[in-house]
Amino acid sequence: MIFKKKPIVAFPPKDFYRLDHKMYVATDCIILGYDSNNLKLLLFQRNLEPFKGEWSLIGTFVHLDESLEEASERVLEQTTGLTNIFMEQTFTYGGLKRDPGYRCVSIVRYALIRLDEHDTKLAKEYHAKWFSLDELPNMILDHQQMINDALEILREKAKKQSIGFELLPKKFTLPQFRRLYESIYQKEIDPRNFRKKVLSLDILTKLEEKDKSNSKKGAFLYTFNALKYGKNFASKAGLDF
Amino acid sequence: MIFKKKPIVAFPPKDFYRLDHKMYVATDCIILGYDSNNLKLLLFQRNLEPFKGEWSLIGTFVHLDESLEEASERVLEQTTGLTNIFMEQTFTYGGLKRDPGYRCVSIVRYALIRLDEHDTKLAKEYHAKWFSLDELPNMILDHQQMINDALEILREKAKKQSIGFELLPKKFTLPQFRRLYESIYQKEIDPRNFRKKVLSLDILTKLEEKDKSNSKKGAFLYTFNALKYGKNFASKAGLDF
DNA sequence: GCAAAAGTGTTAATCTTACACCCATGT
DNA sequence: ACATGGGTGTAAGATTAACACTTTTGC
Repeated sequence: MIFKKKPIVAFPPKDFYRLDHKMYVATDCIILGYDSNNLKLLLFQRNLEPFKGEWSLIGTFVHLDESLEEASERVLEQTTGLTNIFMEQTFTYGGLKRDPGYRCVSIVRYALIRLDEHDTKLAKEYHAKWFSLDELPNMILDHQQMINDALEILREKAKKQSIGFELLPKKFTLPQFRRLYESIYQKEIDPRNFRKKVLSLDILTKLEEKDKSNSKKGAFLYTFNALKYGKNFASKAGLDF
Repeated sequence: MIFKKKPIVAFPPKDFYRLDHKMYVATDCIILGYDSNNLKLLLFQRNLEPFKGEWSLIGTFVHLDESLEEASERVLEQTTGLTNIFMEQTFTYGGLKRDPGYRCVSIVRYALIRLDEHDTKLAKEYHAKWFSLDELPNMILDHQQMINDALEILREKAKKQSIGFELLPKKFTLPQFRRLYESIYQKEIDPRNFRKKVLSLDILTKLEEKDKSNSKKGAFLYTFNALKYGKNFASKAGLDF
């Protein structure tokens, strides 16, 4: 066993390329979407042992001929039909007993998708269901932990990066945008302060149209200005509330 | 190949536990210490092929009977003699071609150590050398990228968490503390503003002693107050400059 | 006595927070 | 006409940024 009892001066040690160190490498995918003023998560009900019938993130083994990114993008496309989606790595989970019976390391990435664009037929085929974050079912293994960690990273990201671009539909209202942030931070945000801060970032284009699905008066629709977006973020204060 | 051509409705797919997906899992260790007003990194010169003579982070394969954390702590102890050190995972690198000839995924963790406490004999045995961040040599594979990513995460952490506790000697001066932050952020920090902010966190104990190694007048030594430290961080503003 | 680093306070600017009323519309 | 959510402005408080001089001491 290398390095185990006393220092081995050789670097790398002689048994560096031992075959019996190989293990399973998986990737699990945290698919987040925003709908009805709630941040939602796509979970899958397993229809095979082990853990048949229980809820789980969807994952896959990483193939020898694909990168980690390709593996998780493959999962995302197979379950939502979407490609070219923002995804970001969170952590890698490799506890000795995280999976019973065999040793498996899992790299987690989360994806932010526009719910109105994904293929709902695929979700059905996979026995998948969207859950609000506050009513998640029990999940197998360490999947709840993976989700908690990812949400923490997402909250940090949301402070600096807007997030709305990835999660909101192309056209959206400011109240909608605000409720997205409320559901990410799990707290109320003053509407006036939110407006002020978002508009001061100068990343939105106001449209003529109104969306009246949420009120009689209707709220003006906006789009992200792709040019200003990105440019105007590094410098400014961000969206911390 | 699973999920490759068209969706497979079964979840998990039938070939979920195929053996030929196994691969090498390694961990690479970014060992950071602070000395002479510089943040430094411990690198190793390989004395075996491949890449003999080139500089590299130190890593190891993760054994089947140890967790990811245990593996990187094993490396850290073997090369510095230190245990119970702060370490944090950054990212996992799993590109198809990151290592020539065989497929290997590597989980990176960084460690913050007190340079005055580590075992320098071990470092010599391992052909290791401390480098200032601004004079790093060329490194093998994607190790430079790993370091860049880790430093970015470290900077974020430093804004909220002080970092000094892990990197400074038990007794230290405020100018020393400030220069640590200057070397992390790679910019000058106003001494008056730094003092004000650090002292307002109320995590330090001022000692009677002075350290005169850096000036004739001498600077008062401080220690971290372990009780207040930790408690006083969540609430307050942190150390962003 | 002088060079070199340590120590100390104030002010202006910016950002954050809290807060209350009118508007437009569908029913 | 009224209920509902959309839209707007201001003032107090907190935080950050900029800035210059005195102190101590080894040489």
